[in-house]
Amino acid sequence: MSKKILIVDDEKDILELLDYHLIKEGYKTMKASNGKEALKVAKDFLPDLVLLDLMMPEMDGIETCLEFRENKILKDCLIAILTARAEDYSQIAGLNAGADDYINKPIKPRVLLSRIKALLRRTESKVKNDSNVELEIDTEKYVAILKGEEMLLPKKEFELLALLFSKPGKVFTREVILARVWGDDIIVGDRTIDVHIRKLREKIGNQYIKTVKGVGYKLKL
Amino acid sequence: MSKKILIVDDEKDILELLDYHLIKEGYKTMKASNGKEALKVAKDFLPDLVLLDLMMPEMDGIETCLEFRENKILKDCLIAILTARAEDYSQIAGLNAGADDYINKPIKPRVLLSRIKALLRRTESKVKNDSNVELEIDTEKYVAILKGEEMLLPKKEFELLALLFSKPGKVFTREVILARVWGDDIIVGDRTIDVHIRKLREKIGNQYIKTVKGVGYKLKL
DNA sequence: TTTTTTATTAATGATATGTTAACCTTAATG
DNA sequence: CATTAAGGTTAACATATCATTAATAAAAAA
Repeated sequence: MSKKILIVDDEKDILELLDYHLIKEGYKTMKASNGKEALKVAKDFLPDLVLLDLMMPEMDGIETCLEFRENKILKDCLIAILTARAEDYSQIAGLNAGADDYINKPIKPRVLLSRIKALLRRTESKVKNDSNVELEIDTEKYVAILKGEEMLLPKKEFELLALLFSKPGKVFTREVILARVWGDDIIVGDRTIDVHIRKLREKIGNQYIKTVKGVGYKLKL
Repeated sequence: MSKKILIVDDEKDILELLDYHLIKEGYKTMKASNGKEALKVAKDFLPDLVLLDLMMPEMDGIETCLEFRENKILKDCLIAILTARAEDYSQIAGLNAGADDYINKPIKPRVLLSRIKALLRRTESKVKNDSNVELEIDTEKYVAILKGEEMLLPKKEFELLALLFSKPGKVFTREVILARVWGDDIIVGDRTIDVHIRKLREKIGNQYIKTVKGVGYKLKL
């Protein structure tokens, strides 16, 4: 599944240039020209990585970074600051604000792409094929594989399972589940998630999805 | 729990300098002066991060990096290449070899430490149950880990334990506990906290949560 | 001893979640 | 164009677990 990158810069030229290279490399992209916009777009787009310029009107990069980190849904997404500011203190400030990388402009596209690949590599689900794992998912084929048996799941059920699967053991709150599976704007009833959980449990067995009452759900492999 | 960093460089001076700064920052360190040695040391030391020079005798940085990535035990540890080689192709080669970061020398210690912190931040939730720490908590998973055994706790109990755990040894007054776990506005009876403490003790054993009569509770690890 | 604070237990109550079935959509099919 | 089927959502109700209280015991302090 191709990764999503949000590009944030107030210069149109740079936005377009980055966009061009990233799309060529197979990434899905969105653009924003300031911090405020970035946050708004990110809540829908849910990027895997944000390329963030520092000097912007409205809301600067550092502040934007901090706001991402404070947002329940966005706090885990990767942030790479991409800026012309080469000063040490600026780099320290950026990294301390929670950025995952600090990259100086100008930079050759190929080098930038390498860095991006390296960043994204780290978040790839590491729990792949641990042999004794009974449950796996295949995001390409949209199937869950339970004890070697492929199982075709409806969209929502699959996405819900895929989300839980993206970090086994981690508790996902209803809020986060709603945002990531249904989208930030869509409003659904209280029991919708439960019903999908119920159907998943029916199909894959009760032992995998654990309820953490008052908090959310998590996957136990 | 302090993170482990393996420093690999063929120049003794650099090795010592890095070591000094890292130890001052609270990291556990080991040193190696070439790739072969690095691999050997790493298999025992199991570092969280390797600072890797590129130009070394015996086995160069790229090759070392590749070998780390092929090793079953070491493949997930972070690798930051730290080198005087500033050429683009070298950076690309390094990152493609599986490095997580590529940092140019010379670099100010404070900047380097920031980058290291940013790198390690991502792996923080990883629970390593070595040594003498019998009790840990994982806020992401909402579990207490007692002697390696994960234990799923109800919300209030977990939050209470997490609070005590946030500063082991410190006494938390009932007032503070109420404010932080229940919230400022909610009013509950006198015995509510006791009961939760009781349940926690039942689950994790009596030796951890100490009562300081007239004052509050504290965690003794 | 008396008083105050905490421990313990069981019972109660609250509420988040589980469950089922019905009801919409939407897209495929005849 | 009507019909069907599947997925998705909702509503109503059941259940279970957790949180809280109340009553009593124990322990520490005064």
